[in-house]
Amino acid sequence: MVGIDEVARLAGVSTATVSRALSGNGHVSPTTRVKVEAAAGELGYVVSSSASSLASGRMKNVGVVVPFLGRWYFSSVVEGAQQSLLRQGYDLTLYNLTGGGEERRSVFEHFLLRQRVDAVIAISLELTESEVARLHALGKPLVGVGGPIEGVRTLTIDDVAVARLATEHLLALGHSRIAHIGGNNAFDVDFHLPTNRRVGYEAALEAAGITVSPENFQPADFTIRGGYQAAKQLLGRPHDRPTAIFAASDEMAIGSILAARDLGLSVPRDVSVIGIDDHDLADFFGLSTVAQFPRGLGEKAVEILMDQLHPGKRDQEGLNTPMPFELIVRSSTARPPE
Amino acid sequence: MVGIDEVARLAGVSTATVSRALSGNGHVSPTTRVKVEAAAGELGYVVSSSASSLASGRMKNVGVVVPFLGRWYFSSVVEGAQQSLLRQGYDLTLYNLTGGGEERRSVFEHFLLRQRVDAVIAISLELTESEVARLHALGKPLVGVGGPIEGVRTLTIDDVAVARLATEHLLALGHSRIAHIGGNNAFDVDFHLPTNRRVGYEAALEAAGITVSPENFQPADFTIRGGYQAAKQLLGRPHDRPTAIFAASDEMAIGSILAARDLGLSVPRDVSVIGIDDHDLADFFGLSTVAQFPRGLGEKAVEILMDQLHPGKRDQEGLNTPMPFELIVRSSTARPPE
DNA sequence: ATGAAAGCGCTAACAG
DNA sequence: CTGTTAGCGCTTTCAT
Repeated sequence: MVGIDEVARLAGVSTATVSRALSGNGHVSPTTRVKVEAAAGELGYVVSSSASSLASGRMKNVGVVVPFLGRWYFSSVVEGAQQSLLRQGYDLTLYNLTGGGEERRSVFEHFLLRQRVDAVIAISLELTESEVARLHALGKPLVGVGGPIEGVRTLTIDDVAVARLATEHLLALGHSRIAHIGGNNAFDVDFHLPTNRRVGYEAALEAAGITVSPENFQPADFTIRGGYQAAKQLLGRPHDRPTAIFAASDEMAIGSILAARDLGLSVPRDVSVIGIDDHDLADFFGLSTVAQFPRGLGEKAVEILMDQLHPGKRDQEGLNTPMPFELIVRSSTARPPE
Repeated sequence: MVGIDEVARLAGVSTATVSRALSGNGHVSPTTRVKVEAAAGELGYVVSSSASSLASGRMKNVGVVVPFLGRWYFSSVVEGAQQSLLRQGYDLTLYNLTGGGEERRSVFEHFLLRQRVDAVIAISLELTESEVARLHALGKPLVGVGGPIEGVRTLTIDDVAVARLATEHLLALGHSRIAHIGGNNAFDVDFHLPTNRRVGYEAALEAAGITVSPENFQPADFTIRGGYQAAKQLLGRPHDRPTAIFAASDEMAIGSILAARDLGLSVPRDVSVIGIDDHDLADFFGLSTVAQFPRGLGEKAVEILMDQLHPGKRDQEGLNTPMPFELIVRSSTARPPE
């Protein structure tokens, strides 16, 4: 391993100058900067991150905590964050909590505390007070993606508004028997996302003067299979079959489309379907949906952290930054049958 | 931040003893170990990873390089690796190369070299000689998942055998007009996986005395949409329509099932479909497939690295470890129509 | 703009 | 089994 002193010797300057030239901290004349860079390149020098971190207190690394990795939404947020971080020279240390409770504890009580990360991004996790307190005590910037957390900088989508937008699209097409496939309680722990979406759905119906009927609601687990089963219930009714389904995720919406087909119903002629996400598969299934841009969430989260880590730029858009969403109409929604 | 010396003072021992007690390296009497642990717990002490790394040369961190994250296979391998690493007290630093060439260069020439990781796992990446050389020069253990790499410890699935197994299943059911949806050239760069699967398919046919016909092959891009389009070609032919399709991935197989439906064909009555992966969705679609266990790959990769990092245990199963696969028969395959 | 030198917080010989 | 001590390789005042 070639060290900083060898570079200094080759360039004919002190190690301090090499450090300044390569890190960009402190002033170095253009001439020496070039000399140093040449020397470093020639020797294939790369700073030792541990030495650099120990001396400076900066890790050039951010921790990203996710509840799952296999789901499209999460991997997209991570991809977005990763790409932004790489460009800034930062590493991304991943903590996937799929395993369960014990894992979560060890991540928060041990891994995140050993001064390995400069900041952390928590995706769709409702952090406990003590988890937040630990991180704050270390002075580590923290941004939450996916829901408001007490006293934490967050990026959120207005789930109520998203659900209302989707429902209003159906309403505008002339539907009135609109069913909703929402999340079951297991998914309500973090940020009550299913609840919020249901609230938006109901608000839209009420604003249109339509009575919300409990039999037009089915809970599911956010998967294609779950959506399929829920839709079978909804569409299998002998009378008053809904003419439209609003599913709280694209995967459940796709399940609904498949269920409709299996019941001999045509989408969108007999039944319209709309989801939320703009999942990879949405386009293939011609699914109308409300897009939320997860890669953008990851990128924005990094941007906020960088502002906090290197202050001096503009800043503070308030504690909570609302993120954009957008109705995308494809071929799964149309006017209801006569 | 409480440091090791405060713990030492509280416990009434030297910092060296605290280090030994907490890290498990070196002998400490049970009594003092308990005292030290109590002191550390009371003060909420957690080692500074940079100081520890600088002094010891160990990072307790492994780098995982993936070409994509959104695909089921990759995120599953990463999940498996992550879980094993967490249990060993290791962090996982993720390098997602989705961005393209420039990103790959910076990861290999800069990120992986700054002494941040003890080892690296490369998933489905055909590393160049210089990439391997750089890592080896640092003395970093490296394991490749998904294909053999010159001089590198790897974990591979015998793609030829997997494809043969799938094809033989179809053959055993009595099919003879068996089409194959393989990968297009873009996917052949890393490990020639599409080629190998095609070779296995052709070998099985030939062994059964069936002539391989080029019109029974369609390339696609490993997605549901790609499989759908390819299957439409294959199944849309006026005569000699294949009675079975073997797709090189479950996603393409699912696309084939959807295509068959849209063409008014019933699966498996009119056409049988088999894939490779045992994707999350395979069960829902009743897809017969050859399972490869990606979480297991991730876990095994970590196991191998740990053996290399902490020698003394058993070891060396040869440079290349073949991984298991298994035929799973569901409802998408049956005897061909009369 | 550059150099000298004092650590950053911990680990690993080496003694005892 | 435990303490003493010398660094690990870099960054950062403080001078100049």
